[in-house]
Amino acid sequence: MSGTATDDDEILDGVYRALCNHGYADLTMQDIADECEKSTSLLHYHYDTKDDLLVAFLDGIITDYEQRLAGETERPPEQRLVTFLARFVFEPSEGHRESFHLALLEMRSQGPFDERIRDRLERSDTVLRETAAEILRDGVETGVFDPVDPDRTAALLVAALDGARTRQITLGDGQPDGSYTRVVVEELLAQVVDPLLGAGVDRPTLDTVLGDLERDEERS
Amino acid sequence: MSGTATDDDEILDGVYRALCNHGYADLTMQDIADECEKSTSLLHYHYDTKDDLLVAFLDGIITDYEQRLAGETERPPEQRLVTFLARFVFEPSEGHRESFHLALLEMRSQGPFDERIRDRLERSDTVLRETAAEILRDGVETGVFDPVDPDRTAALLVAALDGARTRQITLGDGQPDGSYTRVVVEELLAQVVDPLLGAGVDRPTLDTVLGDLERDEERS
Amino acid sequence: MSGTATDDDEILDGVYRALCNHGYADLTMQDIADECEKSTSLLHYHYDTKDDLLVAFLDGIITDYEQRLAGETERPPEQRLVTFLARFVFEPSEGHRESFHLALLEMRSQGPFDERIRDRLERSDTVLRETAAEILRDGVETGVFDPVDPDRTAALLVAALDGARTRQITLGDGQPDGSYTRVVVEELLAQVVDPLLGAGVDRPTLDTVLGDLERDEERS
Amino acid sequence: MSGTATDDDEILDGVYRALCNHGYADLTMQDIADECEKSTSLLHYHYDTKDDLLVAFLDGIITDYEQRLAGETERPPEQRLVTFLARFVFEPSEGHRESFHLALLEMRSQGPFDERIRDRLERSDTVLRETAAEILRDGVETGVFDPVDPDRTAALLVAALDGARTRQITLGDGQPDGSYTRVVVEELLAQVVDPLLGAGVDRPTLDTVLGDLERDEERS
DNA sequence: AATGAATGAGTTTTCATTCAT
DNA sequence: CATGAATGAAAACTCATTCAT
Repeated sequence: MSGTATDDDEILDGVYRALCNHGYADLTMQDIADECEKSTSLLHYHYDTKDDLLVAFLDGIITDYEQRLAGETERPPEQRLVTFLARFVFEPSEGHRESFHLALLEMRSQGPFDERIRDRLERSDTVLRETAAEILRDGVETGVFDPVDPDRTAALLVAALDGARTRQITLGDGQPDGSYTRVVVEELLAQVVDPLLGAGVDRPTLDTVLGDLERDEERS
Repeated sequence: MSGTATDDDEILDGVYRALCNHGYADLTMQDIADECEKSTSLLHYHYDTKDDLLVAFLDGIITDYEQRLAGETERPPEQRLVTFLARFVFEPSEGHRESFHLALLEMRSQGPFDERIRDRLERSDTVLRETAAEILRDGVETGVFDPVDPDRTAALLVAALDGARTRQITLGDGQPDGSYTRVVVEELLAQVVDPLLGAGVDRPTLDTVLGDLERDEERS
Repeated sequence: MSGTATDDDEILDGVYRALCNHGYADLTMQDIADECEKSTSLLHYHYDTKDDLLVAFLDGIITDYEQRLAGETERPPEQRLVTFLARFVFEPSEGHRESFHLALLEMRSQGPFDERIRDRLERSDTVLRETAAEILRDGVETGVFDPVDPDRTAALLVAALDGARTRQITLGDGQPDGSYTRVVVEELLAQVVDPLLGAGVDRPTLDTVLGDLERDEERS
Repeated sequence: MSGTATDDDEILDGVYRALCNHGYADLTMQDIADECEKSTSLLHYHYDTKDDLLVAFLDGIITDYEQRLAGETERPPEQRLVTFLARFVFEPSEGHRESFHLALLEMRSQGPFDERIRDRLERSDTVLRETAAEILRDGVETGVFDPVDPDRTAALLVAALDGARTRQITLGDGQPDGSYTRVVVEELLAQVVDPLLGAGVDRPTLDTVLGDLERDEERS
């Protein structure tokens, strides 16, 4: 089912760009073929059906995402938590990243009608939510955070982050001071995270962490 | 372009049901026609294009929504705020309402590609966010709430509500203790709203308000 | 099948205008209804089918035409012949008359596929050709014209007139000196009619006759 | 947009036959597909829209026609003129050719409503008229023809030929002695061309030329 | 490995016509 | 008389998919 790694990658890149430019509902195999400058026949040679291709695309981006979340277990909880939140901040000007989230959102709305898509989305969600809960649990256990229900607080955080992203994507930037995602993350830090910090615990500022993330990205 | 109110309503009801059963991406005029037991020709007789019909549908539900939000300005802010939050709570079992929100979500993801849809969504969003900000501003002015930036807190609340709804819709009910929306609203009340309340101010419980809302709905 | 004379007339006028504005191939009942500001239902009330309506329209204009051709039998053949030719001259600027001939042409091209239309067109053609032949026969018998075969010469005249009209309608006015119809009629007079005139016979000039026709039209 | 010459040709042949059998006004993509035994999808694969296909068809036949008109410049003017006229003669029995001219006539009546069709028709007309004028000009210069205005006489000839063809097509064969086109061409030769011939110039007879044309056609 | 040709099933849309009022 | 509502049949066009090469 999969040919040269390069070929597949070019095709999945095509899916990405096509999704950004046309949206899920209007996405055709031809759109994808155009974006990667191949023929639709070739797409079918690599992936039996359109659905297969879309699922493979989802798998790809989700795996990417999981890999980025992992491997940070050594740092202190309060730092990991801020990083977790900071990852969701993006500027409306970053048309690139915005489109990507939009593509994901569209696939999400398709989940209920496509079992295989739904499976991937659920896995992705589980990872996300458990990562947050895990950080909180860690913090509570080590006394960095006041005792809270990690699952419920994780639910709140993830919901707010997700909602902020969705709104910023679908509604554009109507915010006066900064992007929607930034405002929400700042408020989450001030109104939810800070009251949680144990006595004498200091968390890194959002800007510090954002700077770190940016530097990491540039290196890869 | 619009005939009897009743006629149009039957058609828009058909759109509603068709959206719930098929989703936006796969919605055909035939699906809608089937749901309202009319011919596709008739749909085109009343609405020139599919897009026209969908836009009319959006207009309808948004107007409905706005009317429901209005007319509550007399009650005290803390009560209005809880009601505002409570409106977003629903159980996964309510397949009906869930499907509807899903359909809306799909239309939202279509926004960036359809100007007319985008316009409606933006108007709807503005109303929602300003309603929340308005309640908060009221409360701050009357001393019911501690001084906060109403716009930023409204952004947080709306994002969390929206995200909770989206996740509950797209991911099904994986929650151990109650629906995702309920968990998030409860946490918002506990972690965001309660710290906001001025000394001596009591807010109604979520269950009380949910009961009230249910009673209201049954009456109409 | 026919209501008030006035109603029918308004409808047939609508057919005329619709035909001019949309062409036969794209003509819809709605186009006609729009032009006469009535409903399509009313059209069907007066004429059972679209075809019926079109046939009635053809009948109307053909009858008009025949009436104009008749009643000139008393004048001398050479005068009648020039008048016959002159009737075909029109300026490209007369958008009105041009459209009308176009409408007729379109119905003509539909003849082979519609028996009832074909019948009308054939009757109209017979009248036209026999009128020309009759004039020529008259002239030959009275010695005004040299002996020619009236039928064959009539065929030539009618073909040239018809062709000129068609070309002027469908191709617009690319002619350097005057309209296409005028050029052809002038050449017919010079190259076909004049060599036919018996010794000492004078025919009226084209301009004289055109002036007469114009005056006649204004009176009605 | 164009594949193998053969493929496209089969489709354009289908257009030809479909036009003959159904006429322009009632022509559907399905009709064309049936005639060339392909699917409508394939037609759309090769030509984006019905209009594109029709325009390509027009382009094809006009180019054919132009090529046939060219390459005869070496022969003497009186012979070329008779050939020019003879090309318009056809028998009503040739249902085939008749239908084709009918189809063309229908497209002509569509010209005023379709810019791209109009463009092609105008080009075709220009070629035709200038070919006739060119022959006449040649003959006048070399003394084969008496001095006449080549443009005006060309207009007369073309109009008569066109009209004859149109009438024969749309009205069927009501002629007693031979086809309408033959009668008109014969009369044009006798009444217009012969008086034009310089002293001592002989022109070929119509039958001779018709025989030649027929032989040419069989060879290809 | 890659493509152009080909298609069937389906989609939106059009339109003459009918019918209840 | 006159109309708006309603529809069935058919139109152009789309698109995922297949297949020969």
